Amino acid sequence: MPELPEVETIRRDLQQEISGDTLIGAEFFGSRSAYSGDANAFIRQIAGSSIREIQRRGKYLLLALSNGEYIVVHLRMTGRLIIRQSDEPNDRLVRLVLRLASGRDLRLEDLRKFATVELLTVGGLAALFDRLGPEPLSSELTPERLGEILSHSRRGLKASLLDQSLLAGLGNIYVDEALFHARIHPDRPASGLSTAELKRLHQAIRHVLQAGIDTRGTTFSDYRDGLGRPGTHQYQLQVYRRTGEPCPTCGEPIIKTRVAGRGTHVCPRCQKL
DNA sequence: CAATCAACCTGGGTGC
DNA sequence: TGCACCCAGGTTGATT
Repeated sequence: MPELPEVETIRRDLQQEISGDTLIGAEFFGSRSAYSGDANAFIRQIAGSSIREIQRRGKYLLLALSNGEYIVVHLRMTGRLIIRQSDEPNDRLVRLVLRLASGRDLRLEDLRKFATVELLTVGGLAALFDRLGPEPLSSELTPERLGEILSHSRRGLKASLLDQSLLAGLGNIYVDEALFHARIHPDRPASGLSTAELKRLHQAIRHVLQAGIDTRGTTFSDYRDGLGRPGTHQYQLQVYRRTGEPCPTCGEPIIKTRVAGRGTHVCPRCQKL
């Protein structure tokens, strides 16, 4: 579900609402814990700490705690992180509740139970970050850097762009959108792009991610922001889930294929192989 | 290496 | 209405 724009939207909501708040307790629910370690140890570790700041790296959300540790959440496909009043009854999808001193909860809800929670020290965080490529919206990512990254990959372009160790934050929706904007076919070899194509791709990636953030993310079914509200970017998508509809540029029907094992949307006229 | 696929889960949609 | 099957925003690990 959530890709960089959705995670960033949640981050901003949480930063606004609960930074400075204090964690007074936690409770796990349901089968298959979101936390792989000892749940009681987790709860003991975090209780009493305040939330200094909410950060994001790629698709990971980080709650930086006053005790120096980090609660690291990955929402995977259907995870949500939503602030609710403590007296609100729990949704059946709730897997973890973090209780706040302000009388609110931060609840992890997740239909498919893929979402993960970790508790890391700065060292653990550094190790996690090391496994991720650069942030697409940072000044680190230039067309040259993008070309450098892709030049070492012998895979297809879409598969490479989805690889979080090469670039952190893109998922299936925004990759399809970026490739459409850049007018490049997802099956092109990652290493074969011209300078002009790299420039277009760089600009397209940043454009679609920023547009996703500006419209508070894409909601098809599960995604919600930090306050439980759907995003609106689904109304602005050009090709994703628009199979058979006319290409906004040339009118040719959008086709759906399978690339890198994922459903992939392409304008066959604008995006040549 | 890279491509493919199954697995982790649940629910929605489709076709018979 | 029921059932079988495919699909879904992600990632990882096994297999070919």
